[in-house]
Amino acid sequence: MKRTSITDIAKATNLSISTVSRVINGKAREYRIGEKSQKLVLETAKKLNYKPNHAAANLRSGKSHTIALLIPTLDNPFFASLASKINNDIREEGYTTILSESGENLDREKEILKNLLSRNIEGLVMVPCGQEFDHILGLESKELPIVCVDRYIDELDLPYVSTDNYFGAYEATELLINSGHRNILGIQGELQSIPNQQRALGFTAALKDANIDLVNLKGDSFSVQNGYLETKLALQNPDIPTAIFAFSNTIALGCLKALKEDQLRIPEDVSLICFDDHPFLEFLSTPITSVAQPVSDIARLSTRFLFSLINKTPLESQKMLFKPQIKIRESIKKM
Amino acid sequence: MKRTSITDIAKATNLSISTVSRVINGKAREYRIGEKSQKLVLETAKKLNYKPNHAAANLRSGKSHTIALLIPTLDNPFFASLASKINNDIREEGYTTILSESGENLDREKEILKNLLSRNIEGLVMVPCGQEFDHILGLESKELPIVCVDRYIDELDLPYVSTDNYFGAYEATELLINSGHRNILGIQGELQSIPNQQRALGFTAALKDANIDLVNLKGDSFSVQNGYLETKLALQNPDIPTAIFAFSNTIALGCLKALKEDQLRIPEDVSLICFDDHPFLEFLSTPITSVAQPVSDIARLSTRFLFSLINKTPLESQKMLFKPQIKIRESIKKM
DNA sequence: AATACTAGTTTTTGCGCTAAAACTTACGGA
DNA sequence: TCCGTAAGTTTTAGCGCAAAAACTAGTATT
Repeated sequence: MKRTSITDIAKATNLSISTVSRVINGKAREYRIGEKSQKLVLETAKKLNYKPNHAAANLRSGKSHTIALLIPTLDNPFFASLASKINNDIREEGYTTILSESGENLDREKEILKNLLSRNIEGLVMVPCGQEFDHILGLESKELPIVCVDRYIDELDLPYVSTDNYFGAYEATELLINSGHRNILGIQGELQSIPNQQRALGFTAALKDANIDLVNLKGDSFSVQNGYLETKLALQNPDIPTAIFAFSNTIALGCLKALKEDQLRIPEDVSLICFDDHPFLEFLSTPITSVAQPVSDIARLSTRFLFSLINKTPLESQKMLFKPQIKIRESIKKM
Repeated sequence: MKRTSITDIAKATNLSISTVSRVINGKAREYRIGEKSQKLVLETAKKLNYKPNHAAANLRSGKSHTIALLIPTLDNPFFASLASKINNDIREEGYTTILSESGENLDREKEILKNLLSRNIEGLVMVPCGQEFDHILGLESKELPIVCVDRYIDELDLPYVSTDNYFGAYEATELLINSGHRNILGIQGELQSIPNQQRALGFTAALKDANIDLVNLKGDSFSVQNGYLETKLALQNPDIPTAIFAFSNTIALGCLKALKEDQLRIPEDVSLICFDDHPFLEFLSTPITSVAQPVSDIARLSTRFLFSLINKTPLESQKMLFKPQIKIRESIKKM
């Protein structure tokens, strides 16, 4: 049984397909369709169980009403939370979300982007996974509204929304230093990502400003694995760090694991602070002090930027860095 | 500057659009397109920066290569993890994912489904948020491959993949009982959802089998709020439960909060067990014993079911309940 | 020499829809 | 009477593509 089209409705109602199309798209007013005709069309559509064919409308009008959301992975609670909020904003604006995860894999990101463009997406909210950008620029950039969230690409001058990662890392490190720590291990995430770089910069700047020469920065991924491994390694050194700054809560989870295995207590043996808050942090055996990103603000503003671009209303600004908030808990020992 | 179409390539190469279309879709072999023509088409496509128009192909062929994933919310880590894995499977099969969150709101679920159908999705993986199903059946059901994950709808006889929630809840409750608990508070989630109902059933069955008359089952949502509220209320009673069974880790988080506020210790004052494992549970002040669902297995099998339906290969079975695994930790006191 | 086959290609059609332009009727005013 | 205008509607065209059918040489087979 073939699906009913507006042509079928036109035939059934003895009206033209234009009229039917207009009524169904809520343009009846605009085109002064008579009350009777409107009612007739709507009733017939319901009776014939009409469902619009989005592909046809898209082909004809060039509008897909689709926005792509490209993030590294939903497995990271920060991104999951971000994705959830952004997805909701998108839905509320009447658009549909295509969700893609790059898995921190540039080739996959490229492949995904190629696919997305063939789907005529009208906007893109992305957390780029690298610093390469040919695949972004080369394609449509000037045509396609793009907003970067969390991470961005230096050379590209795209609108972006993120946390002031430098500030957050500086404050976090300072907190450790002010508590008397001198031997601090920083465990970082994806090296090419700007937030990581900014955190690394903030970390080293704080150390330098405190005249601490030892800059111990290790690691290369926002994964539990990475946190575990680097902590394990650090614990084998003769000179065990008195504090660890984990650049994400996933990394912190790895630290926790390693520390527990080696039966080191927080903060008695090792102090810990991490980037990204998480509801569970408060209830850990030692509640962990964290640098909380304002996820809701970030999500909200990024969609606002995006829809400004789409609707061609001027952007109030191009870039925004929110200040993070440090949640002081009990994982830092006063030396 | 107009986007190049296969017609442009046809003109530029002096070949017909059919030939071009075939080469671009990798059907050159099948249609015996000459080597020279193939190369020419591919080169010209690249030179003209050709990007396929998915909407046109979809309109003509009826294939959207799109699968919808409908879940309650990414804010629940169980669903986030599930979504991530399913999304990856979908991508690996060459399809694109539309992500929708119902927010446990039936009206929104209906609205979303309507939208999805107009987009000619070729498959649907859903965690339905209620027991209503007119909007599911009424629409295409027999045409559209649908797989239910985690939750399902009793009357609908759709393929589904989930955990044996009854078993998990029974075992969890039994564990509490065997540790000497008699006054157990169950805090449940969404009442209409089958997993919740099964957990409730398992909970009460275990109590009954142990000849415990007191069935104390409260709550109505898989939210932190709900866990917090019900625990708070329970603590006001003269007869405080000796153990709490939280039907999700989000609920457990609420319990944790309430317990901490009232300065009750786990497990000394109150024992706790919860459904759904989480990496952090192991590192809590008292590591929480949990009923772990095999998320990867569930995700994998659900996509396998889906693609069996799509590719019309026979399903090995319609329904599957995986056994959960209890992760024994330290949150249950021997009475 | 007629036939059959193979390789390589073209022609045609129309999917369902929307945008643009054009048309019709009725009515009120100059 | 003629015209302008508003209200309500139709006609036409074509977006880009893929499926179906058909066509053309050239080569092999009988």
